[in-house]
Amino acid sequence: MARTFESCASCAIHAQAICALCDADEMHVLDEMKYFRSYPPGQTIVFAGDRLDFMASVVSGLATLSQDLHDGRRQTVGLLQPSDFIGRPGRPIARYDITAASEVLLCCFARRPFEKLIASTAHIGSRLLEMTLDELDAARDWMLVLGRKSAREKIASLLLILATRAAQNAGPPFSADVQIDLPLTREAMADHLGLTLETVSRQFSALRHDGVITLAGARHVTIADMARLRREAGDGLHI
Amino acid sequence: MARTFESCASCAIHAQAICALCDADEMHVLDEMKYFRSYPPGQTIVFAGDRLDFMASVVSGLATLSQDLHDGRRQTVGLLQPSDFIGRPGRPIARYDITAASEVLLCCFARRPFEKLIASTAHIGSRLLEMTLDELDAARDWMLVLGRKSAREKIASLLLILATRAAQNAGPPFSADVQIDLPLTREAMADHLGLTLETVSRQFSALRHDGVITLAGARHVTIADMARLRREAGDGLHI
DNA sequence: CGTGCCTTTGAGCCCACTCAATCCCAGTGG
DNA sequence: CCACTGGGATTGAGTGGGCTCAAAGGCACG
Repeated sequence: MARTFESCASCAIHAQAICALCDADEMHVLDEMKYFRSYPPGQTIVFAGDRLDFMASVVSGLATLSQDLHDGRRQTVGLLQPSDFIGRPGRPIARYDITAASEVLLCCFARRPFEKLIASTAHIGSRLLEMTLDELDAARDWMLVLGRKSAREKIASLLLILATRAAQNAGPPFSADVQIDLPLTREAMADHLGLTLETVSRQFSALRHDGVITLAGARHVTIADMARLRREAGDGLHI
Repeated sequence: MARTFESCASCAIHAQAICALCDADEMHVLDEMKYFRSYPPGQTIVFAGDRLDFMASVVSGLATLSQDLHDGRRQTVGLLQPSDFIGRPGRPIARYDITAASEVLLCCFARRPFEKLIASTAHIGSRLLEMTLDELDAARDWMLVLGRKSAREKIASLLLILATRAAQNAGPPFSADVQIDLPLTREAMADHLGLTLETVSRQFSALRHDGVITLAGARHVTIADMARLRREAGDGLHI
């Protein structure tokens, strides 16, 4: 990836990332201390309970945050998308597994110096608080999905979130139909939705049969009518 | 409540609250600006979408944070217990309903001046970040309960959390059996667990029948064997 | 042309839901 | 003192959505 040598000046995620509020001087400091890492799909970035000696922003790709019961049941508790932040000041031990779902590129900072920076740079500390509050809202919104929605509504909710991000990245044209390349296997989606992979597969088939989505292969989804998808998802998603 | 005139010096929640890191001068400022409010059980403190012109710490009682679908399905996304904080800097509009489950006493601060204080007082800002990170972990832990646990495990998980807090408040003696006075109706528990009230009631009966708990009336629970309860809850609760 | 992973589809079962009746208990008023 | 009321809790009977177990299909890779 040529991006490894990219400088902060041309960074695609800057506007939403931890450094969004930083001024030129602060950006310069970050530019100097950052380094990149990439992970292939399926690779674990950290295991829950392990030490995490860096903090990072997701630059590209998708990673999952997940938790396991001893008998193997697994729940994904968050999706890490570009600009999302990994790591917490004062807490070097990871609470959840972090796994690359697709090829993931991280913009990393060594823990110690970055913790000092958080303490000394108000722009970083307050952006971190802001991002954490957003994550908390997202987690709480997802609790409604997990606790109260049917399998069909769950699938539609996930598609709606992914489609919304895809449409934003595709730019304002907001063209007719939205296309998504699913970065998740049926099993990974099931783990995020609190379902089994068979149920996920069946609901995809049902949504296709009912004309809500079109499938090209298992992973490429086209949504002709976003309003319809929104209705299928039920309300409660603050997007 | 005589507590209305209490000063910060004798506050029971100080050590865990938003003001935990403050020095004497900072405490003096807070002492001057705080005021108390109380709410009877069942009363709504804020409705989602409404303006919330104060921020507050829960001093005593239990409040719920919840979200509704248009058809009436409801999910409680958080329990507010003593020392928990209400309100977010820069976000005067409430995202969730906040409802008093039992008699609730709040220690309030007017929004504007408190926002300034957060920005200017590092001790408050960093404590808020710390508390928000804890809430995020709690929310994510609860996602595992909602998405992957059986009804019986869900009930045991809730009891475990309430019992742990009760045991802490009861002090170190850590005596034989732990007693809880449930501040929630069967329906409120169902809304927190993603179940129906009938299922909650049935699982209480089953746990009593199997000797895991003893019931005195519907709301008073005794737990003889915490280890047993912990096993019933399954793992995944970082308590 | 295997091999392995992911996905789809089928058949049957079970846990939690729905609908409904009853119980309990505190409060209120005759 | 009792009757009545109403909210909460319990229990029963029956249903169904999502799970389990199982088989087969698609597709990329060596």
